[in-house]
Amino acid sequence: MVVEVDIASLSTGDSPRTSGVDPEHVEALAVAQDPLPPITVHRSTGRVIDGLHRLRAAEIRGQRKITVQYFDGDAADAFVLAVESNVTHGLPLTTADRKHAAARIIASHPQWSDRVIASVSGIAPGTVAEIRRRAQGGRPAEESRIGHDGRVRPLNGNEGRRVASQLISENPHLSLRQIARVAAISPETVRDVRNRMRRGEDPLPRRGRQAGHDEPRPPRTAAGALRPYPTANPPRTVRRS
DNA sequence: AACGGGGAGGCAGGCTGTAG
DNA sequence: CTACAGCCTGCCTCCCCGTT
Repeated sequence: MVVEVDIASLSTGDSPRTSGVDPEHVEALAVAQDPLPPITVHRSTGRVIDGLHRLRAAEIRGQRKITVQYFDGDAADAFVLAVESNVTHGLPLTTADRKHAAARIIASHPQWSDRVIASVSGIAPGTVAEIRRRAQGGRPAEESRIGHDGRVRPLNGNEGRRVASQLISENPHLSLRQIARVAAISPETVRDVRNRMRRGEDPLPRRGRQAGHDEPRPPRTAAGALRPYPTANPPRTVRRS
């Protein structure tokens, strides 16, 4: 719902745009004849989330009121909305602003996946991962992340795999789902554990076994494909359609 | 330096077949 | 019809390479 409010009642702090407003952009908006689209304001604080340039343009035009769309939510979510709005339209944020914003979102929403934060802040997922690594400074990460689909995915399922492999050894006739429930992992993960055991492999994946202290990956061929490992460890069939 | 693209491997939850 | 089983789908992180 759009309402008209007094410009004097609004505050403008905590913008993701660290360099402030662009005077040329404000001027361009001010001289345009079109009515300014509504700005977005955090209801509980009166802080402008999206529309600083429009607000300044309205002031130059001599307006005392401006049309506003209110946002209900906490300050952290308001900042996320501010970043998202400034990335998707209007005057784009600088790369530095985007990275700064991503760091703040990592701090306020640590459970969000790199891709979710990347899509909000307008930088690459790899850059988000790098910012997260630096921010954590060696501290252990949270145990799981929430993705675009809203699903929670663990970062390290080793403990569940260990439990599953033990159960499979002791009770080979248990179903995947029975084991999955006890080990608190998905049936698909249990199946992978079982398949690895049937092939005589370690039930823990290579990445998980090393827990971040990776042995070097095999070098890629000129075509970009991974060379197979010298020992029998065939790549898992990736189902894609 | 930053990013896009692509491959590999891993995961949760939905889907579908089947037995009782 | 219901419960259970395994398979499928789509998303994840990590990594590397080429491009901008």
